Amino acid sequence: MTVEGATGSARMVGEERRQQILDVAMRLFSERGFRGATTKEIAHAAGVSEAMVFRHFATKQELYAAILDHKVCDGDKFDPAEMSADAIKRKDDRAVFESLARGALEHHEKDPEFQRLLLHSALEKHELAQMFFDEFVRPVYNFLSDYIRERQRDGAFIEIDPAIVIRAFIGMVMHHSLNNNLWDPKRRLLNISNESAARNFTDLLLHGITSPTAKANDSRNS
Amino acid sequence: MTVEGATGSARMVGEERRQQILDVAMRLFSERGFRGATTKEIAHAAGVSEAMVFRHFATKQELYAAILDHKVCDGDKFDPAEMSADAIKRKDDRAVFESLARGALEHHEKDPEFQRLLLHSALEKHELAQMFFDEFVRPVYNFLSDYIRERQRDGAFIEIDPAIVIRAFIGMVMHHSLNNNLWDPKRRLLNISNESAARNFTDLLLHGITSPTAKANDSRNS
DNA sequence: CAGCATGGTAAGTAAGTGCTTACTTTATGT
DNA sequence: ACATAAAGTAAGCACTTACTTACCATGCTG
Repeated sequence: MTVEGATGSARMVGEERRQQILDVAMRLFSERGFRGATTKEIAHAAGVSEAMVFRHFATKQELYAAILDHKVCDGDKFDPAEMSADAIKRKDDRAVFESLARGALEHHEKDPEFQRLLLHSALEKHELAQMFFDEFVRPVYNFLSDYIRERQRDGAFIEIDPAIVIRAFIGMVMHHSLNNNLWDPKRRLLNISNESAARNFTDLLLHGITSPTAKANDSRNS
Repeated sequence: MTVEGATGSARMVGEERRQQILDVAMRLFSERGFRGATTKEIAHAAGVSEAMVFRHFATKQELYAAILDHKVCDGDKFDPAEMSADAIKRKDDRAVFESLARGALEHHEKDPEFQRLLLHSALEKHELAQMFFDEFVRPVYNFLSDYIRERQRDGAFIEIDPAIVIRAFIGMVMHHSLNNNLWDPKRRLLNISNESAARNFTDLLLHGITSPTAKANDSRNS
């Protein structure tokens, strides 16, 4: 009677089943998107009838929202500001950027559903994608922006719009995750550990790739 | 009798109507994805009955494939290798990377459908997303890889896996496009021209953000 | 043990979905 | 002028979709 890989078809108390449906739905939504994952599939994968899904969530939209909400608001969200707090106090540029990159890379590796879910919701123009952007991405820009400006006043960083630096750095990191999770999961183009990636991206940002000797002959900046 | 904004409801010769359906479908697929765009909508938006869609394309899949195929294979695809050919001969690093970035940014700005279409197809694990990756992204990696290795032999670039450099640079550019097209179309976090973005990303890659004076005190590399 | 709240289901419904069929209109070459 | 092929349509087919309804079953408590 038990359905394939369903973790439980035995009777559960409400909150338990609700969470299980949520977990299963999370997986399916991330794989197939909102329209692609049907309520029937979700129910079946959870080992219950479709009606149970609608007992716990009035509509499919509500289930979807509950998932995004859960992922965005709860979840072991790595808080960059907190994570690299002491690196910032020590003004250890390398540690600030590297810990940030490593945190993000590890988070996306451990939970690749998250990135897919987010992309799907952004493509579908779901409001919660915007919410994620406002409540999670913006703060990172603000907090990193402050740090960069401070280091510019210290004379440690060149004069450049901090937002550009942040866009570039987050670009390296997110694009790398996107490659690993979406385009090149076999890592055929580039196969390196998260540590190595974080270190190299940080190096690139802080030093660039032009060699010191060549740079001495280049009088373009400053 | 004419349907809303449909560009033509007058009778057309086959190839003409086929192309129009393709254009319309392209727009709808990029907006809603494969599952989200219905054949009825596509037909209606093209100002014809649904049956006409299926006269020109046997199945919805075939229509979808025709579009991706058209976008990936035909289309004014900017060929990076060709575009920056003389910059490479001159070994003008700045020009090589900057022209590449500008080309990509302008391409994505002029045709934002493309990026959405590609993302949708990648999320849906459509084979043509993989095809695009193999036939378009890989060559860029290969050709840039060669150039970087050459410049490393020249002593102009530091010793680093070229693939990492490319991943980082493409990351900056693609992530910036993604922000402009998907996450932050209002450009609230960063609002700069393509030229400025290309120049700054290239600067960052070649020079980094650490100031020259601070760099003199840093003995980590070389 | 009666009563009843709760976890659960089978079997619907109306509104789509991709796709087909049987048919009508229109241009065009001989 | 008129046969013919191609452009076009209305209406449906078989199936799926999100969502409902009406009904069981199981435990727990007075």
